[in-house]
This record gives sequence, structure tokens and C-alpha cells, in this order.
Amino acid sequence: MSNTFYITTPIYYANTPPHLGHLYTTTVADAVRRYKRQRGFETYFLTGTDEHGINIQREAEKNGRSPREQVDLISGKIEAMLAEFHLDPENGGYDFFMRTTMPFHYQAAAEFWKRMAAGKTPLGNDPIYKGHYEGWFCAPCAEFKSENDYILREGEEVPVCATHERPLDRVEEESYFFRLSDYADELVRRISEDPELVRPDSRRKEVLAFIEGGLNDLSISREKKNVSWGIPVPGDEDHVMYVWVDALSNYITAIGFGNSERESIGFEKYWENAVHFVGKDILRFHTVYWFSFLLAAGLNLPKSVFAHGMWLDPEGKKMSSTLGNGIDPDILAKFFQIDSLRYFLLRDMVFGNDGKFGYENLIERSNADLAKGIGNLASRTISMIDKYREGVVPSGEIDDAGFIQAKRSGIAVDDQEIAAIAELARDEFLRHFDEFEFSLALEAAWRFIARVDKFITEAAPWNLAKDESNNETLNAVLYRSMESLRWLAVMLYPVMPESSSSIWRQLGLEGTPSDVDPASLVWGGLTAGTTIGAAEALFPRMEASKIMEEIEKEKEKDAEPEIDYISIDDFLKVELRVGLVLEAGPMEKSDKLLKCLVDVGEKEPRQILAGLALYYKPEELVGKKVLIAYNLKPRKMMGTESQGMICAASLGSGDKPVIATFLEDVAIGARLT
RNA sequence: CGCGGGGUGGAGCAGCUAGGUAGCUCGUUGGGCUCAUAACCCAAAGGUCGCAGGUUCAAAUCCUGCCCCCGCAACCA
Repeated sequence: MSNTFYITTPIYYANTPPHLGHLYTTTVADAVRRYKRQRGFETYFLTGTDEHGINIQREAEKNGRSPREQVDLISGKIEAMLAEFHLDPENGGYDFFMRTTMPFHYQAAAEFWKRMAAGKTPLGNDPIYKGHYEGWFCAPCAEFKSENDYILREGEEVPVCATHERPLDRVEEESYFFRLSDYADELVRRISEDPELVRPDSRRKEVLAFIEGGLNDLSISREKKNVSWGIPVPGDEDHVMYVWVDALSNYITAIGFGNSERESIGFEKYWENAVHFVGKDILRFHTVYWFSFLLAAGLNLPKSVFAHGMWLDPEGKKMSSTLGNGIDPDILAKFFQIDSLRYFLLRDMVFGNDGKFGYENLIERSNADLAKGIGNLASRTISMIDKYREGVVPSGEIDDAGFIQAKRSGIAVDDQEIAAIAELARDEFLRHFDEFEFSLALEAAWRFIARVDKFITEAAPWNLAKDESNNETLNAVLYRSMESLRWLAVMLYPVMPESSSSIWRQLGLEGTPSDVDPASLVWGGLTAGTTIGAAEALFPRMEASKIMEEIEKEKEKDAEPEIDYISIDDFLKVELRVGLVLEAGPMEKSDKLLKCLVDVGEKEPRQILAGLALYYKPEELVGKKVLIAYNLKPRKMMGTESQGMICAASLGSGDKPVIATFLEDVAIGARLT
């Protein structure tokens, strides 16, 4: 096994603008890569964008762009964001920004397909076979519809498209299938035998349970006439690859599999030590599918797939733009130091679990641990060297007389003791970091910081400085503080590269902490007699209330509602009528829906489902005259058709909707204009 | 019986895989100190570890049942 380390983030789907998730995964991967490089590994760090598929094709059409223009735009934005947070190559970040639209990838993905097709499944079958995919197809949409996307009216056999309201066609499309079902046993064996393969353990169990529940063969191509934006299936120009086949293969094509352009990176040497970081939502693709594809192609599995959790808002709710509770990378970039953010991301989330992210949490963390913790320790140490020793690092040596003197004053300047503390912290840090337990690693480092703070307070250098006879003791105390800082700078470098380098400079050291392997740190490595560098403020304290105020302002600016004006004709398309609620009752198996019968002036009352169950009791609605969207196309929910909508007002999805009604009595069926 | 995550001092969390004095950060109270970014140090108050059973010499941790909260459709790792 070679001394290499290959780490990847998912390639991000080039359909959505950059967000915290992209930033998080890439930051964690970046920290791990820096760490591994420090430890002497030859590393490669890959990120990028996934740029094919029907969703991108459609998004492009919607915006009047070509797919190429669409992916260039979004991919560019993601790349720009990563650069803004210094995760780009220029700042020592990722090595390569993969784009699945790169020509070499077309060639290499085709090669991967061919390799899969040429193999045999564990049961001796062809991994890829041609078959037929059958489903309900909407021609105007140009896509197959699942149960959620169509309406099957009672008594009818052919469903209609929910968007176009026209009957769907039963279409059989030719498709290539991957014989996933043949791989179940092999996957279970591999994943059970190797606890490193899927992590953390809870996810590993989840994946195993999923596989043991049975696997269906997977449709891995689409007819080109329906989806054109993709990589052609080799030898069959009428089909393009399913986007996940194309996307997953990037992990190997980017380092030289199946193409000459990237060959020099070294597929062989890196692939044997590959670690994929993924969000838990795409774990299945990266284990079940990807592993099977690799087995089919006769390639090794990656060393590990690690699924991390998701960032939730401070209340533990999912972030979403409609709720406005998301974290905006632009705001992070504008108001926070990169290292504060990196520290927060790694310290506050237990890697693998979900975490909560609010700007306040970030400010608090930054003040407590960075400004008051490491920042203050550096500041007080540097300033004492400046004040008491004219900026020259004193010797830490202490002779017997000095030692006795110190002992008498109750000051622990025993090298063995402090070195042991430092080594313990370092070893714990390394052990946790190797296991990707970043929060625990950082806690260990911070215990060390607290220990050094305590040491300084107990030794009270400001008192020692008052008496010449304590010269050596003072030197020893100062030296130990500085040496501790040097160790911290090395340990913390992967997490806070810029701040660590700043500490390094302030200590007057040559080079950068990135070149020092923390495992090889030896106590006493700091040379006496060197002059320290200029003091730099590491982490200024942040005033939470002030910053939050500014962030709110910034958010408002962004959220400036763009009014999408419509013409009077558009308005007249919407027919609102007065309806009387005749009956209302709960819906089976639904917490949110109420089933109502509403008289809107037609022969028969309409059945309308309203998402009000959480806010209104059925009897509160009966007998009320309400506003009905009369010509809204019927829609099936929970298997029941809803023939219109009861209008209600609310501020957003979390807010209680209030039903619109009338001041005075009004005739049933009256139209609103 | 749809799937999954969670319920630990005022707040936020760790600990649970390999049972053995309940830990961290913030906050609160009192004290000390002044080199430092109103910082740092010490001390104190505060918990029936969701509920009920079980296994055990011993359970936050393992087993069973129950209760409660949150995600699972959307731009989203």
C-alpha cells in the first residue's frame, strides 16, 4: 500500500446555486487533506460539478439558455464560492475542479461503461443488458411520470398529467439495465467484512438493511430523443447514460481512469486509498450503486465512504429558502473570518450527525473559543515576550538553583510535566482526527489551551518580572508558553490554516506549520534567541447584537421581494368563488389534510382537501362561507382528489393559515373580480 | 405497525458501539488576578440522563413496551 491519500467531495449538481452544504463538505475535505499532507501523505483532493441530466436540460430551457451555458454559469458560481472561502488551488485547497462535461470525461465514462459491460456479475451474468422501461409518459413534459406526478380519476384507467391535464401514454422505452440484483450478496459480504467501507457505523447498518431488503435492477440509460444532455452510451448513439453512472465515475476518471489526459495524476496509486465524503442523503448511490458498478468493471472499491449529517437551523428545522432560515454563503463571507467558520463547522457538528447552524451560534463559538481561547493565549504570550524580553525568545533551560527557586514559588516549570501534557493533547488530537472525529480532536486541543492558560496564571510572570532573582523562572515560563503555541499552531493548521500561519509568524518561525508533521513534534523545538514577529490580532471579538443587526439588514436587502407583475388577463384566469363549507372531516392517514364538501353553486358540492388540519377543527369550518379557487385543476392527494382550493392567508410555511371569509353575507357561487 | 433521527442540570450538546464516580460550552453567583482581545484562574448553585418494566453485583449505556418532538414533496451535502 502506497503512502497516498485521495479524498473527494461529491460533485455538486450544477442546477442549484452554491449553498452551505457545498461549503461544508468541501471544507471538511480540505481540512482532512491538509492534515494528511502534514502527516506526509501524497494527497489528491477532488471536487467539482455534476452537469448532465434532464433536470439541467429543463432548467436551461426554462431560462432560455443552452445546457452548456446553464452549467457554465452554475459551475462557475460554485467554483467562485469555493475560492471565496480559500478552498481553491491557489490557497492550497482542492487539486482539481472536476466537471462532467469535460471532454476527457466523456471518453473515460464511456470506457467505464464498456468495462462494466465486458464483465460478469458474481452470479455469472452480463452486468448490463438491454430491456424495456415501461411507464406513463407525458409527451409535452417529455418524461415518465411517477404516481405523484399524475392524476388517476376514479373509474378511469389512463391517468392524466398533473401539469398538462392530458392523458398519459403507456410507453415502453428501450433502456439499458444494470443487473444490480446480482450484486446484493457480494455487497453485503464486503460491507459486513470491512467496517471502514461505510461509515459511520449507523449508516453502515442502514445500508446493509437496505441491501438485504432486496435490490432491483437499475435502468442506467435514457433514450436520446427524450434526454439529450448526457454522455452517449458507447456503441449506441440513441441512448445516453443515466446521470448517476456518469457522475459517480468522475471519481476515477478525474485521476486518469480510461483517458490519457488525466493519466499523469495516477489512478493506480490514488484509487487504492480513496475516501469519499458524502451527505447522508446520497449515501445509497455511493455505496450500493457505485460499489456495484466498480465490481462490475473489475475495479477496487474505495477505502471508505463516510456519510456526514446535515446542517439544520437553530431550531433543528431543515434549511429552506422558502422559510428563509438558510445560511447564505455570501453573508458568511462578508461577516466572518474564514478560519472562524472552518473551526465552527468542524467543532460544532459531530461528524456524521446532524448539526445546528445559526449565525449567533457561530459568533458565540468564535468569541468563546477563538477570541477568548487561542487568540487571547497568543496575545498574552507574545505581548509578554515583547514586554519582558524585548521580543527575543528566551531559553527554556533552567538550572538546579533556578529550579529550586521556581519550586519554592510553587511554579511548575518541570519540562517533563508540561511536555507530557502537550504530548497527550497532541496524541489525542491525532487519534481523533484520524477517525474523522473532528469535534473531539478540537476539544482535546482546547483542553491543552486551558491548561496553558492555567499554567501562566499560576506562574504569574508579571510577579516574577518584578524580581531579578526570578529571571530564569520567568524565562522558563515564557518559553513554555511559546512552545505550547508552536505545538498548537501545528496541530490546528488543518482546521485554521491562516490563523496557524499567523501564530507561526508571530513566534518568529521560519516556514509554515503546514510543513511540520504534528506526530514528529518534539518538546523544546523552539530555538532560543530568535526574535518574534509583529503581533497580529487573530480573532477580534465580535459583538453579537451588532453583527446580527447588520446581517438582518443584509438579508432584507437580498429578500427584497421581487414583484412578479401579472396582467389583468392573467388575473382573470383565476376564478375565485364563494363557497359554503357543508361538511368537513379528517383525512385518513393524513395529519395535515381536512376533507371538505363545499357548495360553490354547482349541482353537486365539491370535494376539496385543505391543509388546515393542524390549525382548524373540522367543526370550525362547517357553515362558513369561504373563498374557493374555482378553476384550479383537480389534484390527487393521499389518493383522494381535491377539486379546488380554500384560500387562506399566512406568512410562510410555519405560520398558521387564516381562512379568508367575508364581512357580510354573500351568495354562494358569487365570483370575485 | 411506512422509514429515519432525537428526548441528558436554564440554553446548546458529548457520553451509549466494548455497562462501573454524569462531562463539555454558554449562562448564573461569589472570589482571585492584571501579561492579554472587559481576558485569564478558582469556587459554588443547578440533572429522578422522556416514562415503565427487565437483565446485572452494577444501566444514561444492554433488552422489552409506551409517551413526546423533528425530518422523509419541494433549490438543498
